[in-house]
Amino acid sequence: MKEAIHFEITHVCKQTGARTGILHTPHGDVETPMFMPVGTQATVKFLSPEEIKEIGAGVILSNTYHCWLRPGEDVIAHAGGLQKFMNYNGPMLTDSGGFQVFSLSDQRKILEEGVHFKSHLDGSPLFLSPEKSIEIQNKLGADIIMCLDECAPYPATYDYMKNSVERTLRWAKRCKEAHQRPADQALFGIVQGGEYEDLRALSAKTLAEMDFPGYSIGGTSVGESKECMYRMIDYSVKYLPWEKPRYLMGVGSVDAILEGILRNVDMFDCVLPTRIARHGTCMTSQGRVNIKKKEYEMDLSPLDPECDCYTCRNYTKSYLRHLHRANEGLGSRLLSIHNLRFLIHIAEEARKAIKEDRYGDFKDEMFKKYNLNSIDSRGF
RNA sequence: GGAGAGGUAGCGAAGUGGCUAAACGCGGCUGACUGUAACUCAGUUCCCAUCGGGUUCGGCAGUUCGAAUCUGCCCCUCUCCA
Repeated sequence: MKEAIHFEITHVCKQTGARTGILHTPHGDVETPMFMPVGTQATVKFLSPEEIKEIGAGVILSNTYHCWLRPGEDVIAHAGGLQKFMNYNGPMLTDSGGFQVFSLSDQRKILEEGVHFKSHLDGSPLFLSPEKSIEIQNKLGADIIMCLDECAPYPATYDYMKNSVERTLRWAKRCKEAHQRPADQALFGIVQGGEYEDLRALSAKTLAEMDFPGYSIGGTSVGESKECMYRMIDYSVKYLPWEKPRYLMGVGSVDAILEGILRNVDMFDCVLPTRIARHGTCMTSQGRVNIKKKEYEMDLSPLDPECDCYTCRNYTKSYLRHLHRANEGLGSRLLSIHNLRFLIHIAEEARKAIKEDRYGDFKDEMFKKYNLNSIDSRGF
């Protein structure tokens, strides 16, 4: 049967075993490892599709739960799918609503059949089952879609996690069976299991046997230490088929991305760069810069002298500070462009280093440059 | 010159006898943010200090057990009329 996507591994770093690849999708080819901007409700907040393209983004995300509530999947289907609806002519991925099981945990109840939510918009009762999530995602039409999972909290007891993982595996099976458009949309399984190695192994092995076109690693970045996150990745990747793409969900700090790439993760997404941009924090070659600070009032230099983004080519810190303080949308937009470009550029540099068989050196240089280490969790 | 209003922390502005080192907003400083209920949230912002202490509400002098709050005088600002 024709698969929606095809993953081609193009190089394996002789120094570290890290890999580069090309993900062929119905909306174009993208190189991996890559960082994917998040556009929850069919928009990467404040950015136009042209701007998203210009920063070098390959895939962008959207979200099942949010698009379901507003504008509604039928509205998007009527427009011809997410890409046409939002005028983004590139690959897209939709999350299943599994993260909302975590983030909206105080207004939902998990049952075997699915998840009952109380709408965060108007309080109305909602029911999201694996089948419903897939049905919505079929209508949204992204190139890659996700199984409905429970992104479990951290810490969680072994018994809680075992119960959760087993249910998520049953849901994965139901998602696969419900999927109507496998030739157009690749359905990824999501490895869960928290910090427990045997549960991660159970999850990864079971999903691998089900033969998905790609695999996500979920349940990370939920409050655990970096060291714990890296173990979760190790426990998961170990049991996944080498030739399929791996996607570490919700991870977007520089150190974690670099560690993930070392562990053969191919795809990353995170709201961090866009959220902190809106809050005035910038990821730069000089470390984090808080544009609110008075010391930038008269600073006519670019945000990051090493950056090639639209913002850094055209605007001063003084102006960016003004925009942010004045609560002008252009400030959020320019800082979001920069932060996304920063992470996408890191991924580009990582790919280059892998192809030149020096990823280990590259990672060490980056950790040194940003004063990071593999154990501690502050991160960047 | 006459009539009126007012002077509170970096700024604006509450408070009008004890619960007030003084609400609130802005500004300042810290910090957080990871498959987005987040252009958000938390802390801090007179001085010194670990408890705690020391100076404040235009100035000076009073009343009172106690004053930013009441009284007198003085200084300054604004509005209107000459």
